[in-house]
Amino acid sequence: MSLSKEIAEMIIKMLDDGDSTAEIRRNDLAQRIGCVPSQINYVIASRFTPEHGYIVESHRGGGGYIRITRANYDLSTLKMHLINSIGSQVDEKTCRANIINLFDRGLLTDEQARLILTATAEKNYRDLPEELRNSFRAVLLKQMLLATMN
Amino acid sequence: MSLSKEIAEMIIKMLDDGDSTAEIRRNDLAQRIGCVPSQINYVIASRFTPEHGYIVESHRGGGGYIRITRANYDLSTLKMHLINSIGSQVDEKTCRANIINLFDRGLLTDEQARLILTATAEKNYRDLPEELRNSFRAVLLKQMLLATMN
DNA sequence: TTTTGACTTTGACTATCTTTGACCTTTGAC
DNA sequence: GTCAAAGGTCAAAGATAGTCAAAGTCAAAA
Repeated sequence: MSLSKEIAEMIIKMLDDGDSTAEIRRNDLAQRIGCVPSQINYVIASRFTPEHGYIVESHRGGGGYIRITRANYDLSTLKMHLINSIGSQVDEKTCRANIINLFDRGLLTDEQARLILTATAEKNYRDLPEELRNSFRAVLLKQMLLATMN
Repeated sequence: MSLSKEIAEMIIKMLDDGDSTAEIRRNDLAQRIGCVPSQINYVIASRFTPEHGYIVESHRGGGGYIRITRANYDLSTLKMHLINSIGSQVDEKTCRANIINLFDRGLLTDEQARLILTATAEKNYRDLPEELRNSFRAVLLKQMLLATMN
């Protein structure tokens, strides 16, 4: 089995054991497994992305760590599904429709919906080059929806 | 756990116990914890800043002390003030500090803070030209904070 | 069989946070 | 005024994690 898969499985096991959260020390883990530390980054970047339903936080310096959390989406498969279906580009109209849809189904609170609408509103994007707007909107929409998953 | 975190937790505990105020003697605390005295300064400088909602006073000489107080301002005034003080450019660090500040003071819910943090996170801005990031972040931050005022 | 492209592995270099210690400044006691 | 007792500053060293690009692997396509 490839190194990366091994590492990924280790992390998943930790997530299953610990309460949907795994906190690792990058150098330790690398040493235990016998790989360079940056390999851990690679695994996280390729398999524990927000698109895959994970939230990753980290801290450098003494006492540093990498914390991986599984977004809890048993109750909101639909939401997760929607997040996954967001392409790399979203125009404002589609974006609005999705947000309102989620809100109507009770998957977003009033508060959340309002903030996401604000963050993706075309009028706030005036200073951005046109060709970047829809892709940037897609990034934000995804990330913000993920941020509502815990 | 790192030294710094330990110290920070100690201080927070003192704040919770004592009436939102902790008065410490730098050398004593350092000795109790087993670190150099200046470590205390470091912790205060990095975690108990005004941005985090704390006021720090100190006094040298015999009977010296460091007093840390959790600030308690008028709430929505503070929020409005903060919104107004956002310039046309905000770097990620300052932005984060402000959001966390507002959250710590109960002016943003957990949910709101998380969404705004997400929408202004540098890592989501990778596709934007550098020179636009801070100004765009300022636009979003302001608009989103305003969206929480109703 | 050869080529191509996606995925992996590595390691040099970078960024950030923490810890430490030498030296500085302020203040109260005498 | 002098001096000991605080606390303050700063820069170097230490401890982590992040980034990126080059090289390797392997299987599918041509």
